Formats: sequence, C-alpha cells, structure tokens
Amino acid sequence: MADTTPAEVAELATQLRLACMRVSRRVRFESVDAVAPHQFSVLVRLAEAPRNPRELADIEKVSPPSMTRTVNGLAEQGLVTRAPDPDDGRCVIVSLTPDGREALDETRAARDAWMTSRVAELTPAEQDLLRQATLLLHRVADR
Amino acid sequence: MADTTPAEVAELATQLRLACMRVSRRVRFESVDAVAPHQFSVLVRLAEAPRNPRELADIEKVSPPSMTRTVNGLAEQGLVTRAPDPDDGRCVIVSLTPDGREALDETRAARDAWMTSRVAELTPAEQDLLRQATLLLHRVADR
DNA sequence: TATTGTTATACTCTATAACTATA
DNA sequence: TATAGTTATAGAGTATAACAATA
Repeated sequence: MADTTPAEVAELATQLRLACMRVSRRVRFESVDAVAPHQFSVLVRLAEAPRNPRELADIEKVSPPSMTRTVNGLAEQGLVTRAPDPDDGRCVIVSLTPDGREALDETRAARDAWMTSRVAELTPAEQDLLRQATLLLHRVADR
Repeated sequence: MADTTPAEVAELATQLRLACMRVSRRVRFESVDAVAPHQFSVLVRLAEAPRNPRELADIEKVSPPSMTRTVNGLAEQGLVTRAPDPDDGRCVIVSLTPDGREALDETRAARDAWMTSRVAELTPAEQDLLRQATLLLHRVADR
C-alpha cells in the first residue's frame, strides 16, 4: 500500500466528513423523535451515569442556565429526577427515570429504523466493509 | 462471504449511525463557523443553483416565514441577493454573492481542518478502507 | 473567596395565522 | 381560487448577569 499524499488525505477527510454529515442529517430528518435533540443528548449522558447539572452543561457545551432549563423540561415530562447530593449541599444529582429510559430507547429505535432499511440494501461484502469502517469512525471521533 | 442475519444488519446500522453522528457532532463542536448552521445549509443549496425561498423552505424542511428570516439575515450580511423573477411576479430568486461563496468556502475549510488532522493519523490501509466506505455512505444517504 | 444552581432578562430560530400581490 | 412571499405574534432554546446557598 503506497503512502497517501497530503492532498489525498485532505480530499478523503472532506468527502468522509460530508458523507457522515449527510447520513446524520438524513437520520434526523427521517425519524420523528420522542424528545428534542438537546434533551436526547442529556438522556444519553444520564443513561451512562447520574450527573450534576454542571457536569451536563460542561459535557454538552451549553451554559448552566440552559442546562437548568433542559433538566426542568425533562423533569416536567417525568423523564429525569432531581435529588440532593448527600456529600455536597450545593449539588443536585440528576437521574434517568424508567420513563426516561423508555424515551431514550424509543428515540434510538426511531433513528435506527431508517438506517437499518438503508444498510439492508447493501451486499454482504459492502456491509462488512462498513463494519470495519465503523470502528475507524469511532476512533476518528474519539479525542 | 456469508450472508448477514437481520440482527447483524441492525447492529451494524446502529453502530454506523452512532459513528456518523459522533463524527458530525465533533466536526460541529471543533470548528467555529463563519455562519450559523441553518444559514450554511442555505448557502450550500444556493451554491448548487439560485432558488426561490419556497424551494429553499421545502428543501430545508422549515416554514416559509423561517426561510424569509434566514434569507433576510444572509442578505443583510451581503452573502445572498434577491432578484425578481422575470417570468413570475410572485417569485423571488435568491442567489449567492461572491462574499457568500467566500463564507461557504471558509466554513467548509474550518470543518475540514479538524477532520483532516484526525484522518492523517490513520495508516494508509485504514485511509483506503475509509475511502471505499465514503462512497457507500454517500449511497446510504441518497434517497 | 470559590463553586453550584437558579432566576431575570434579552436575543435568535422556529412555527402558525393573517395579509398582499400575482397567476 | 391558488400560490409566493411577507408581516405579526408567540413559543422554545440559548446566552450573560445577578443572586442564593454551600464549601
């Protein structure tokens, strides 16, 4: 395998970026989600572990007041609960409720539905290539 | 190559979707764009061809009043121009200006910068695999 | 004094409804 | 009567600034 030139790497990066963004866009357009995108992101984080609003704001790169509002919305829908932190009276611990887990799963299913139908139309060889590419894309997205 | 089961296809679709959305998210977070996302989308469409606000609204799946506002913002920045349609007095033709083209190119360059740095860290073999995957992803995103 | 979280306030993007002009 | 575009108005998400409670 010959080395690639910088120009070839740049062209690949451009095309790969466009392809990923096109797929993301289609997924968003094709699925009608149970919760709004910014709420969904928070549900994903809370499924990993309960967190403080401050942590959520840092992870999602929004201001603390915005996260307060987002958590309020999710709490009103019964998708998350707030609890005082026994170790630090300033902190609040936000957790996913069973309904929140359900909303998360439903949204993921809706997003997967379109993608699955598209992937199913590819040949087994093409699917296998994408299976390997998926691992690389996850590495690309890691910091 | 053995056929894949429906469950394997679904698993691939899920992981591939997540990978694409993670990459898109990182691209958006890592680059500081010259214009807002919804404005950028419109610039991309106008780079393909001049269009009516109605067409833009349909393509971008927003309401006509929202597109009026978006076009107003772009026009105030000097990135697009409005012109009357000589064939239909009700219609307006929105076109990209040289400044608009420049803003489009700058935004694309900013988005590519991070992606290129990440792709450059892969081996030539891995880059080649992603080059093939890119073509498949574009097919997946096509309707 | 620093940090967590909220409230107050304003700006932006979105939508629906209503209006104007043209076909 | 139907369509393109705009204006009017309201709702939701975001931000900064200011405040309360705790460390």
